[in-house]
Amino acid sequence: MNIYKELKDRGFIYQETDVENTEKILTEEKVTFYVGFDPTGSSLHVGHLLPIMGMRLLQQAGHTPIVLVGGATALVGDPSGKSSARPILTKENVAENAAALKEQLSRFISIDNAIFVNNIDWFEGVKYIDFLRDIGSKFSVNKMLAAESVKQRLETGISYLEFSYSLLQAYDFYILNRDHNCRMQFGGQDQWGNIVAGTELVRRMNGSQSCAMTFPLLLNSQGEKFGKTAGAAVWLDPERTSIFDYYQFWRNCDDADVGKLLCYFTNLPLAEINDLAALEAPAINRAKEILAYEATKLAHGKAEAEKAYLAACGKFGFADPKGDIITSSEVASIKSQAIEADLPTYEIASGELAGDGMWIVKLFTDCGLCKSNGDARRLIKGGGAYMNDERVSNMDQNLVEADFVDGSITLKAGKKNIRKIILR
RNA sequence: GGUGGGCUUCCCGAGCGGUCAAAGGGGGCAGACUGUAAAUCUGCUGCGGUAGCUUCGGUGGUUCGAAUCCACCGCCCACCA
Repeated sequence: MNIYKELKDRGFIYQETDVENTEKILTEEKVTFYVGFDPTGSSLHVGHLLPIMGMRLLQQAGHTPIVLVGGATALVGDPSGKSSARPILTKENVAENAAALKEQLSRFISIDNAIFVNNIDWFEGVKYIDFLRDIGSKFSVNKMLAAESVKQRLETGISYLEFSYSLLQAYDFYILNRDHNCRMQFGGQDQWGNIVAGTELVRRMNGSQSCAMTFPLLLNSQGEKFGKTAGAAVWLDPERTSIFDYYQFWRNCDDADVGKLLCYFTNLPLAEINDLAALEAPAINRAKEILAYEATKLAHGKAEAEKAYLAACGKFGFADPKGDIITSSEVASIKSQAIEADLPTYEIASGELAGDGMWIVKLFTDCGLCKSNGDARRLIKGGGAYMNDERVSNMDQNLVEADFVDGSITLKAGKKNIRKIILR
């Protein structure tokens, strides 16, 4: 397999620093490469997934990934992106987040064949004057000002702190090149300026050639940033985004995006993806099922993916019950038999029903289906609230124990947001 | 440091001292239609078991009454130094 071609055909390559040699290096040698992650949260979300899938492909092709956790750079904040300042993280925070990151990454890449580093380890000992002399002297402000990410911020303003960010990221690459013979860097397309600064610094400091590539910024066909639903991120942590909802996120993608998403987020061969993406009318839904199943399997494992698939199909129907559509996905071997399982649940104690019972509006809020009582009330008024698949019309109603047939109730906000309320 | 401009609800942005929980747009949510899609149309979009309550960078003040006026502070932008 030609890994370079694979990456290219699947759409992973946005820009590359060394168009002539990258393919040669990737196909003829085994290299060590790195991708940086900001440890700003305790969980990754699907917005992080594209570089992870890229790493995965590279690792499977025999290259060695370095996962760099930006414990130091997170304290500075990359200017490319948001204008608001990032919250300052404590060292403990970063350590926790880094551990969580590693855990989640382990589902996508083999951590035994990967190197984990935290740039706080080398930045901590750096002396400012030394840094200025050794590293700062290698940078031309003229050039930095010309960088696209800086240019944009020049209009609205950029602090020196943020302006320096590319030096820090470049320094990372230099260290990794020196200590781990890391020769490639990958990152999001917004990282281009920082990444180029890195390859240049490596050349000047270590006298060695390095190269880099950026991944495209994922937008859905609407031109919106990918990875959010209901304005909130879709997390890999099942505590934050239930596996069912994770599955549903993929399942509900836009028709126009299925092919692209299959390329990025599944291992299915390209030829098959092209066929799936070309499916017409309702059959395209099978492609979405396959996407959702495969993506969920990667993030949460086969058993959970199967459960989510069957639970979702149980609710909404199977797109291809007879199995007419050919796929190499394991989903094909799952019997089209709906199971009532793995809906996101919420438990309440029977004590909460004491007295007058529990106000239905409050229950909608408590279980997370609505943001506030007002939100829940509006939902009911608008006819979007369901209890056991019947529209809730009376927002004053109180639920008592007798309402819990078999100890549970199913609430829905709209057709798709389900929560099973279990009485205990 | 000086001068000028700005800081409004998730975002952009309008806001005469009362009729402002605050126009309009975007986004989001829900309903109808569908294919658990898109497009379209409709409703909703601060909190509150609806009496009220808390918002317009912050703090004080003027006033019966302030997002709107004044003072100070903070932050951002532009030009000058």
